[in-house]
Amino acid sequence: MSGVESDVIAVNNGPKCRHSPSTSCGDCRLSGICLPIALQHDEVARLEDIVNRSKTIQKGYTIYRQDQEFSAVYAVRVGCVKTMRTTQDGKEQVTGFYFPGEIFGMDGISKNRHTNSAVALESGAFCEIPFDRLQELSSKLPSLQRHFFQLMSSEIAFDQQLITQLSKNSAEERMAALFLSISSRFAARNQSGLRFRLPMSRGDISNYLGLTVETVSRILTRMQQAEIINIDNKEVEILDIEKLRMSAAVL
Amino acid sequence: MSGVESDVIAVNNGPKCRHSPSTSCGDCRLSGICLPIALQHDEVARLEDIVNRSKTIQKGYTIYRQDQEFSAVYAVRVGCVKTMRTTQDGKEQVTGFYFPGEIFGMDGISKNRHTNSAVALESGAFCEIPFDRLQELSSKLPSLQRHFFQLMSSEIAFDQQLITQLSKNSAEERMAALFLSISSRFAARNQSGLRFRLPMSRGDISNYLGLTVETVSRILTRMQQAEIINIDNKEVEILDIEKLRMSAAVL
DNA sequence: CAGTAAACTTGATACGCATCAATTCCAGAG
DNA sequence: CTCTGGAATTGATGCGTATCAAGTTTACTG
Repeated sequence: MSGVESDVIAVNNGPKCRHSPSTSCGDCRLSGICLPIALQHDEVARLEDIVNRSKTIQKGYTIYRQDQEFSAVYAVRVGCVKTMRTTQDGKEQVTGFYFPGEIFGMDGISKNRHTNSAVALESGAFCEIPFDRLQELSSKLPSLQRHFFQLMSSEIAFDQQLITQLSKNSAEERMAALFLSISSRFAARNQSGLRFRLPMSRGDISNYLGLTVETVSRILTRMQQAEIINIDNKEVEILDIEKLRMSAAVL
Repeated sequence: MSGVESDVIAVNNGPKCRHSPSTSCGDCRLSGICLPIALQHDEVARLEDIVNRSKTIQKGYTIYRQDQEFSAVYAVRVGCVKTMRTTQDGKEQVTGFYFPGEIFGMDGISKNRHTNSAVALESGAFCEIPFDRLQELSSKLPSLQRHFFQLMSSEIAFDQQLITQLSKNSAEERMAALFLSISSRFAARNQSGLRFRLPMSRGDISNYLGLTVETVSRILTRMQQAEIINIDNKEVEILDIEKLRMSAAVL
């Protein structure tokens, strides 16, 4: 409960505190991650009009479900979200982890139906951005249109990096790369990139990395023995980020 | 040379036949795949204005290179294109195969720099769509904007399917799934989905599927012995598509 | 604060695919 | 048509990670 995660503020206990944690998009401390574009004041105001800010959610709850009709994309405000898909033969694949300021749910646009489910890994809050209204507004604000093209493109690039890892890297390399990714994302929000709490379980990590929980567990102990990290349950400290970079060996 | 691939028409021998294979977007027999949207006649005309149609290319040549500045997205007209990325430590990953009517190059939008290289697997032709002009036009034609959002979203969904396969499926399941994907894409162009020529090498296939050439080769012989397919070098005949579907076991 | 189920760790064993090595096949060049 | 180098196949062996099986710790729940 100490330090890092103290900004998990709201749980889903009805409308009474629904507006308290919500600032405007313009004031939001995450806007540098979520909206790193030059919009005029009145343009931000028009965006704010359509964004449903700070809906709260409890740990383990689902934001949308695979095959459900697509109507909006989402931004994490507080907490962490995982996306996952189930294949016809019942296998589950975790396809992504999303941290505050990051956008998720864009997979659903093509078929107008979500191809993933999204689940909160921690109690937290998120923004909902109705997609039809976002499209209208994008037509009028070229920089917003460009921003969403870029967002989707970086999702593609990110997925292709994961593909490369699953295809070419060892278990240890994948784990190291995930730590580096999480670390830099904490750092981007002005939090410590060297000491943080993992919001996801070993099962989620192993699933995401195409491994088993046992393998992940073994690798974590090995990394600890090699004095690359210190890990106590979900509390991670990166002791030697250079060694970690060596272990990752990726683009 | 018989049958299936007879529509490889043009090679890169200068400007003299540069316009012969190019029809307008409105008349293009691939428009059902490339542009499955309702545009008015005058809207199609405006799109045609910006599309650089039917540039020709020879087998093995590069359309764009990783890290090169991004300026356009592309559509395959004739032939087949692979995209691939090289990691910092020199590993290569084939990230996609693109068939006539399919769009590639959208990974470059986010950083304004390509994260992949694109190489022609066969001599063929492609269209170039300058992205800045596409953005302008998208602002004016909402259905075109929506179309590109959808295209990028389906690229995301497709990549996530590959992630799932690399992470959860056996070598044989991955190979079967690739055959089914290629088969359905041939069928979408009114070509035989049961008998076709693979445009890519075993090396490309194995790299894409996260396997070695030896493993791919062994699996192909096994599938042949099981009378699921007939394969003679690159010529493939699917004998039992139901068994193939059983082998694939995916979404 | 106890009771319990889930999450995590650790160890022993098994297996799928990689690796190494040797042919064979095929396409392109002359 | 023959020559030649790359592509593909086939076989023998080894390694990395999965699987199976306990045990331990953590975190809910009442």
